[in-house]
Amino acid sequence: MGREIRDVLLRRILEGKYQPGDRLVELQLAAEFHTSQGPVREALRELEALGYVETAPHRGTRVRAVSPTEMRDAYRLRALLEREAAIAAAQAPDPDWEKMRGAVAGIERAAAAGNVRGYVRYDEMFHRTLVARSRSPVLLRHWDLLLVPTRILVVLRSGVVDVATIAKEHRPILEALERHDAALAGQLAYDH
Amino acid sequence: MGREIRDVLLRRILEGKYQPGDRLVELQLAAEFHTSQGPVREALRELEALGYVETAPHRGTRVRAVSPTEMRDAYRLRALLEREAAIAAAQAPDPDWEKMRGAVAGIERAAAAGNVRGYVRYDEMFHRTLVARSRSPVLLRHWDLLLVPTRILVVLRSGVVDVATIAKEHRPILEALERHDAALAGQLAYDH
DNA sequence: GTCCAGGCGTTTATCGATAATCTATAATAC
DNA sequence: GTATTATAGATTATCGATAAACGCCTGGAC
Repeated sequence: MGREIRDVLLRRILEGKYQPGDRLVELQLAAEFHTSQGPVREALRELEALGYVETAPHRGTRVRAVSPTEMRDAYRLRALLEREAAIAAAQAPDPDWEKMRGAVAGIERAAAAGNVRGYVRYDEMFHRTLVARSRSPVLLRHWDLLLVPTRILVVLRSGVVDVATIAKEHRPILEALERHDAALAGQLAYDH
Repeated sequence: MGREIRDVLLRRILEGKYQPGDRLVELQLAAEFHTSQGPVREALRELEALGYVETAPHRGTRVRAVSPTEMRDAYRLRALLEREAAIAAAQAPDPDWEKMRGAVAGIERAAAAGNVRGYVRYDEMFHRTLVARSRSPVLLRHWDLLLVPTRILVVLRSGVVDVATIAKEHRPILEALERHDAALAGQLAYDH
């Protein structure tokens, strides 16, 4: 049950249903999930360790606010990680690009249709799969942690940045990977 | 209390008092800390989210084992982070290198005396302060997370790698930082 | 009108007990 | 003799209740 609560709360935070600063009251959530305080507390502690919420002793838990500076730093680090992952993935002996091909197709389809929500989903799939193909659980773990501050911005800025433009950048990355061109793949992933 | 339990357990893991694979039984720990199961569970959940232990439902919690591959990946990522941090730190407008000077002095003193334990302490201070001087909480957070798999190796290999040799590499990094030579500082930090 | 003390409701932190589940051992069937 | 099924012990997961801490609000002093 505790795992389930954590996942539901996480989804709500990522979807923006809980806004930064919103309080998460333990007994309220316990009532909602038809459970007791304990499992809710554990879920909140996990979210805290993952950086999604902040807890002050005796003062409760709130959704963490992410500053623009932190957002920028997170994006920079993410670019670093993906460059590293792309280089490693391009050198993999038995590559499997099927899933990434599907993601690229989904990205281009969603971008053409102006479907922002779909685009975000496939974009995340593309990038996470790229990192996973590096075969480094360490990289993947840190990439997952970064999703925290970056994802929100994607949603907020969806009108500012042109989706059609960045959508086109994905296929070249995949093609470089398929050609085992580590240097180019890393470069493209970083610039993207 | 929960916070205290977590810190004690963490220290024991880092010091090797709990070895990888060791079980952490909730009621045993509760008895030891003169508390109930709840706080112990919360502490364990936090450690799990931080990557120090693994929990399987109804099967308990164990100290996580870190594979050599993971260790290598972690070191690689750490080098990346420190290069990035060094570049950012070298460009800081109001630098404060006092603490790092102290760390370098401590490193050289400990290395000369063959004091491995002291060396590890000052080395950690040097590197963590370097990352902190980047003024990026994101970098610092991820660096802190990496300490998990890297620290153990330092202890294990203390006889393999020559302490005196790597001890000498710290001062040039600091000097490059003080000269605001971002490129060199980043390069040195990465190679180190 | 402003400031401080104390009471009150809300929420967190912890407790002790119970239910559910797993592991290892023992018993039974074939 | 091996495999399958009970049983027992240990441990986790959850519950409901209580204690402790916090923040707000009221009332009185000045």
